[in-house]
Amino acid sequence: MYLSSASTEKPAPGTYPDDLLASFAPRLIAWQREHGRHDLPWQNTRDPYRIWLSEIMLQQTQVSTVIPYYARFLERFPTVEALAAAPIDDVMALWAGLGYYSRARNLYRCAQVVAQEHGGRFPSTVEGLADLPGIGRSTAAAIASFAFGARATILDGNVKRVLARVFGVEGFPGEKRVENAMWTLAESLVPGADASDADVSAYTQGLMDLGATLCTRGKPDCERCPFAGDCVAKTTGRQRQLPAARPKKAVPTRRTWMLVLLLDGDAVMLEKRPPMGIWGGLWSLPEAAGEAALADRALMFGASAKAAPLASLTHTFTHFKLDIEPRMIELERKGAALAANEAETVWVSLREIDAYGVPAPVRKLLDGLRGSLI
DNA sequence: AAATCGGGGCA
DNA sequence: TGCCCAGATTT
Repeated sequence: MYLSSASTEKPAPGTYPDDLLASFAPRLIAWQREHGRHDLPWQNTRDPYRIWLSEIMLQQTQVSTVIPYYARFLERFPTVEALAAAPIDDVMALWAGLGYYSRARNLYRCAQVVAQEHGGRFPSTVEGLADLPGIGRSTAAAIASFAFGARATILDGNVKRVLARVFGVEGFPGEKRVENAMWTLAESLVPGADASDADVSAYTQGLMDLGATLCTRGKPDCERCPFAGDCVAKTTGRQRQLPAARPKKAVPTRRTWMLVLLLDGDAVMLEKRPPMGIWGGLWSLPEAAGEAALADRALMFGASAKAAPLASLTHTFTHFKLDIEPRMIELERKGAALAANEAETVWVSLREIDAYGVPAPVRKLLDGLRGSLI
């Protein structure tokens, strides 16, 4: 069974044991049928719309969280045409709570492209699917294999972990060279032309289930794993070393100046941030790239007093550290302060900050300020 | 606090 | 074509 491969490219001969390469798919399929998941709401269908919807939701969220959202979406939008015809506000409302809203917008755009440019039918090839908004190579392969029986491989974070461990793939999978090698390996493992559509589905689902239920990041359950006897990580005790961690990189530090306009010792001015970029759409303190620029902004708000420094704080993002230099000006009387300003601003009592979406470090700063005023 | 994640967008 | 990002959760 499955001795032939769907891919044209293969790992260099001798890189991995031939018997493991050849037996991987049938063993995974057998394991999936016996121990994998079979009753998830998006299984047991070949409707590409349902499969697509589940895959997009699962890109970013755990199964248990997705289930109720998935049910509500299907009830409100039973078909891709229904989704495409809905006002985007309805879509965003149903998505609310799942986070990653740019992906909800891509979901909607994708539905419109499918409805308007593909006659309401999803493309059946990986390439066609991957051209759609929000669908990359891995998600395209998931949809193509589940809905159309395509012999295409997924390669998400779970699969990278499984391959790195079982085959002993060295190097950080986020690195292009390593990722390419994994794609080649993954494609060479896909069941061949003699596999049925059901085999293909079980294989793809098996990759997902193995990574999600046994070959987890923290404490893999190697005793139950069908590949324990061959797994490089297991046989060498390197489960924690594979896959290799992202190389440590010194994160750059950026610095920003924030203006605390304190009115009558109670309210501060917040400014709505632009929808894109850091803290998009949240309410934050007026900001500037330097001391002088901040003073200019204060003048525009009608505050001419000298700004007093507050304790600086740093906030760590994935890609950089942000050093925040707060400067405070205390004002009395409302009215005049808002005059010359066109940005979207609001005065908020320090006691009511929690009612606004405020970035965590700014909230911390304002909480500290409130504490010091009592 | 640190690590993680698939796709989009830009150099 | 490849690198880095935003935004959110998990460990």
